[in-house]
Amino acid sequence: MILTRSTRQRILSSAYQEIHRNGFQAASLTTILERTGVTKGALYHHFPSKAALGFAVLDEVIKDTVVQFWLRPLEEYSNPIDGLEYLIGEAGKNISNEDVLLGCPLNNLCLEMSPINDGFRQRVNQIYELWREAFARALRSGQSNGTVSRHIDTTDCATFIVASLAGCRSLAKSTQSRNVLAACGQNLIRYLETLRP
Amino acid sequence: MILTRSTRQRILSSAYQEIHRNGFQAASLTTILERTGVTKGALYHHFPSKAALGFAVLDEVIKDTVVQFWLRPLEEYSNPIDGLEYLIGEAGKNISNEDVLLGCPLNNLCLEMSPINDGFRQRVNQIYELWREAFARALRSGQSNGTVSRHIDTTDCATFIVASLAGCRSLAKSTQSRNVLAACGQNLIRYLETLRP
DNA sequence: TAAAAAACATACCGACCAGTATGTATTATT
DNA sequence: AATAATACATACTGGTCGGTATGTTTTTTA
Repeated sequence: MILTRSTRQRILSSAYQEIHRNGFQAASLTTILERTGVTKGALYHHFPSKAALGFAVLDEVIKDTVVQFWLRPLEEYSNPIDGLEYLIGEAGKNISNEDVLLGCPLNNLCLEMSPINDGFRQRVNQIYELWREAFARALRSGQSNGTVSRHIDTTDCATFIVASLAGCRSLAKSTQSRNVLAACGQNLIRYLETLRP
Repeated sequence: MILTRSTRQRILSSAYQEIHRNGFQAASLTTILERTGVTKGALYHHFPSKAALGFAVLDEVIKDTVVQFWLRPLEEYSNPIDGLEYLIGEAGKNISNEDVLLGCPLNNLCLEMSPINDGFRQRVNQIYELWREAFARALRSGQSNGTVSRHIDTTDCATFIVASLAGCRSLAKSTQSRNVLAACGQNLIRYLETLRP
């Protein structure tokens, strides 16, 4: 009975932390390895390059987090506006101090890597699209059951909600303040209220 | 009569471009110098370190841009909501293709540098505070002359508006799309409408 | 149990980078 | 005109980094 995760998983989670703290380019493979006890030979056995490691962090760590904390919970709500408002409140409560300081890992990678590596940009954008489409789907289903106004463009609204969430975390990161995060969340909720019928 | 800008100014504007494209850490001093014809001796005569150059780009280039495109124009409006909605529309129209791809230079530096260099974080945050306070001031003055609802927290609203602007540029950067920028802007305007009396 | 493949481990390399040491023009000052 | 200070220019350095070459151990397969 083995409790240790696979070497690959340990590299991934250490890489996620290092990238979250330092960004992808400044992330040091040596540091990632030091914090796992894994050697460079093992790393390059599992990943052909540093970029491939970054891609795997996006596809296997960051994407899963978004799905787990936002997309799946929202599916439970028949009223998507109630759902979103609840999830925004929860996100503000549950976020760790460190994660306030480090910001949104997806947006961090988006801003750092999009202009200089199209592989990163496409993977980041794919996750953002997943996010936006899930919100848009929820809003459409809300339109069907009468909990969301029929006069809104669900795609554009979903995009704006995701954008605002990213922006709120940016301001919270700059100010190093949960209060700013909460204040931003409250005003995003104010916007959401305009989407009711 | 000399038309060439000072060496210091040429370094600053080349550094701004390089940092906007590559981020601060990945910005290469050699590249900055190659694009100006200036040598390393001159660079280190004007700036004691790479960090000091980055600080100067924030304090002397990026801050001025924010003041010029957002803060000063808004002062012309007695109705801040009208003013903001107009400026959001203008921003979407006037932004260059390259600037859509590169995103907001202030937010780029915020996300990259805040957790790893407190000097950067403080300077970025100082500009964000300038921005938020100018918006808050405009909203308060709107409350005084009856163009803005008295039931809102002007500080929190201003913070949310700045956050959303940053987030909109993030999504536009990820999708490489002006349309996304415009759609986000339209929904930010939808939020602004809730602030009228 | 022998062979083959997967999973590591170690030592090293070339490239790039910020920063410096040391020089020389150029301009300002007295 | 002599001096001093500012404004550059060139060559170099130490350190870090991603990546590789080569070897060994462990597991799987036949």
